[in-house]
Amino acid sequence: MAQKAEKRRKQILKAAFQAATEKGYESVTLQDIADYADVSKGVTNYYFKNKSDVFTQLFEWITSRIYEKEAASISEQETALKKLEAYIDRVFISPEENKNFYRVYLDFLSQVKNNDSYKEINQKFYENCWSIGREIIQQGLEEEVFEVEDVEQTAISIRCMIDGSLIQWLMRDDDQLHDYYRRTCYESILKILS
Amino acid sequence: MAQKAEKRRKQILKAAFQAATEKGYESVTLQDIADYADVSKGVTNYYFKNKSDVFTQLFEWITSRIYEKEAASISEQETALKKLEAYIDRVFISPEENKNFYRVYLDFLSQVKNNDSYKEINQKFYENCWSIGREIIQQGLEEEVFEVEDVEQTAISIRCMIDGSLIQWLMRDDDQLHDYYRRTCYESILKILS
DNA sequence: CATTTTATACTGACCGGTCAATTTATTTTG
DNA sequence: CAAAATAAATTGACCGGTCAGTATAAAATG
Repeated sequence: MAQKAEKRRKQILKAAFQAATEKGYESVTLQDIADYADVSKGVTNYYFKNKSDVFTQLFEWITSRIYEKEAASISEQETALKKLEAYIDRVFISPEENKNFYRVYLDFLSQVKNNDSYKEINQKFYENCWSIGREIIQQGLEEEVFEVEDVEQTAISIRCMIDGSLIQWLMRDDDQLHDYYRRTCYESILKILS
Repeated sequence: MAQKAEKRRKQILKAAFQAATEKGYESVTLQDIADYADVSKGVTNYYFKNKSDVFTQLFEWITSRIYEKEAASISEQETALKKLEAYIDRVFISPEENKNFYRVYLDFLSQVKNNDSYKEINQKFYENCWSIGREIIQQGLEEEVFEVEDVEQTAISIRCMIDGSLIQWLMRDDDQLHDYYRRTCYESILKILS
């Protein structure tokens, strides 16, 4: 029963994500979400307090899922350099996935100023990203392959570079450039780490 | 006469900018713009085709103004290093200005996917930014203070770092961190250039 | 049959855009 | 130059439409 409710919740969140991907955060209506989830409008209001509640939970779900996948992909590697490579490969997963995720993520970012819950969720996401950066840097220092003065600052820089690269790629809207930006991002981070 | 019309147009654009700063792109109404401009609701539609037209022109105005100021600030300097410093100082001009501009800019970025005019305007802005980067890099190569393999790629990286840093700073919403992110961004770019 | 879940109908608020009416500025005319 | 005529600019009420949220009805469940 509770499982079925959880399934419905996920179904609605996925529908909201799909709707946001195609229509953009602000113009998604409750009807859109219901349509994508193949249910009626009443269902969304039954499982969620309101529209804002849907998107808050969606934002939380997306960011934690992203972090988990990133963390998983670096834990499979042994050396710092391999971990960094796996991290960037995971971040630049594919044009389609990056487009879907980053479009919605950008929508959320542009809403952070109006919504303290979003701000908090994003802060948590940042902290998770920085912790990945720190882990890679520290291991690289132990292996003596990186030369970094301030670990914290460098971890922050790495995420700036990643987000900046993905956003610029997204804005240029050219799938062919995906690989170019992945390499550019990777090489820049390598320089920052040396 | 045409001058007076131009003045009104600017007045409405400024009002739209102010409204977008405080309420966010999507939730700005024609009434908001009229209120901030201290005119009645009909005026906006008298000087602009529609709401979307207002924002297209606003986006164009903002991005070209930003580029001009950045270009002006580096042209005042002689050496590559001084130019880079002036560039970053200009980009991180002040917490207040950065907040106002980047909030609205982020709103626009999140709309690029739905609006080809926005995409084009932003593309032009990027090209301007890259040209600033190229100029600094090339001079640094001549002065032999930088060591760069691919000028184009490095110019792109520089802007990724700048935008990534400013967005991350903006999301953390802490004026005290403004100087920290300015330094972090500057130092990372220096590493990328060496 | 009682409770939970889903579907449908409805309401009130809001918004973009229109437009007739009014005010203000400019030009024409005697 | 002053009065009349014309044009430009401004106003705000209004309309068609949309949407979030609610209320209520219907169906499924156990």
